[in-house]
Amino acid sequence: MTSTDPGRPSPRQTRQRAEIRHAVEALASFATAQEVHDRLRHQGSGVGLATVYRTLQAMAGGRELDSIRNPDGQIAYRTCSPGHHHHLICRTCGRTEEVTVPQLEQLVRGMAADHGFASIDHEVEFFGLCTACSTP
Amino acid sequence: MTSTDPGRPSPRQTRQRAEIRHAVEALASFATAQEVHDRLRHQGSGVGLATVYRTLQAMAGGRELDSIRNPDGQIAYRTCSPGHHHHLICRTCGRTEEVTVPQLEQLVRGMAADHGFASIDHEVEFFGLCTACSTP
DNA sequence: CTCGTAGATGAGAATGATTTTCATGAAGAT
DNA sequence: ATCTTCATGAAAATCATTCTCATCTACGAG
Repeated sequence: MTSTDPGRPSPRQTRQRAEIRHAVEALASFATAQEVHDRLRHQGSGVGLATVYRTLQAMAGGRELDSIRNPDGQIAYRTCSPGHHHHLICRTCGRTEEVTVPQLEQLVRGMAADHGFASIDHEVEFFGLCTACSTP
Repeated sequence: MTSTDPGRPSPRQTRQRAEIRHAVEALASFATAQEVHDRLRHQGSGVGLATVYRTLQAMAGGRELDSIRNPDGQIAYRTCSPGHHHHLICRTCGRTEEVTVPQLEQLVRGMAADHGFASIDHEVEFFGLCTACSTP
């Protein structure tokens, strides 16, 4: 053990990690580990599925990615800007937009306090229809 | 085909359906199909797991129950009052409270409109710590 | 530059929740 | 009482995700 900082697991730089990072950054919307894996395979990469799962999970843990659960219960990832925000996701085309709703945060805190709840964790994602998909 | 109303699948009244309904109604908080099944088994019921899954799903579809996805990704059910509302769930003891936040609805509609989104579906659940669990 | 080692990878097995299959049982109408 | 149809249960099938473990490799020490 040469590291002096016990809090950092030291992420090692590998080819597959770079490939995965690239693939996710190229995505316009949230994608599951399976989808990222498929994309990489089609591009000729031989990255293993387990590695994709591990890497995405690690990146989400390190806050490099945001992870949400889609309506089917699967975990989907996406690069996103830092700071607290939520997402508007089109349930038809998958288009995603980041939204910041300061009032929402206040509202949630107040409501929680009224009911004696603390440390509220709200991973709020909104699924709906974007303009393009709602106007036939 | 004797039915004149094609929109109703006609739910048949059975012993196991009644048992399941009872079990869910007795719950203080959200419970997964597995948990409901365990509870029934301990009570001496011989209801099958598949039946519990099917029945809970059907009841949720018929709006007799609310279903959410817990942080582990499993589907949990609970009886609840009619009308639109959200839940405050203690991540330690599982205690659940229904909350109505009219301002939230307005906020969401407004935010969605600003971004050109419609038909926003927000199944917002808040996980936090209730009073009992946050004060040691 | 060469080693050594801890961490990373990949193939496939394992897990675990949920769904499906299919033969049998029982509601509810006639 | 009978018949048709939906419901049930046990077990198999799915499917996403995680784990195992043998092998590989990034990268710091020498």
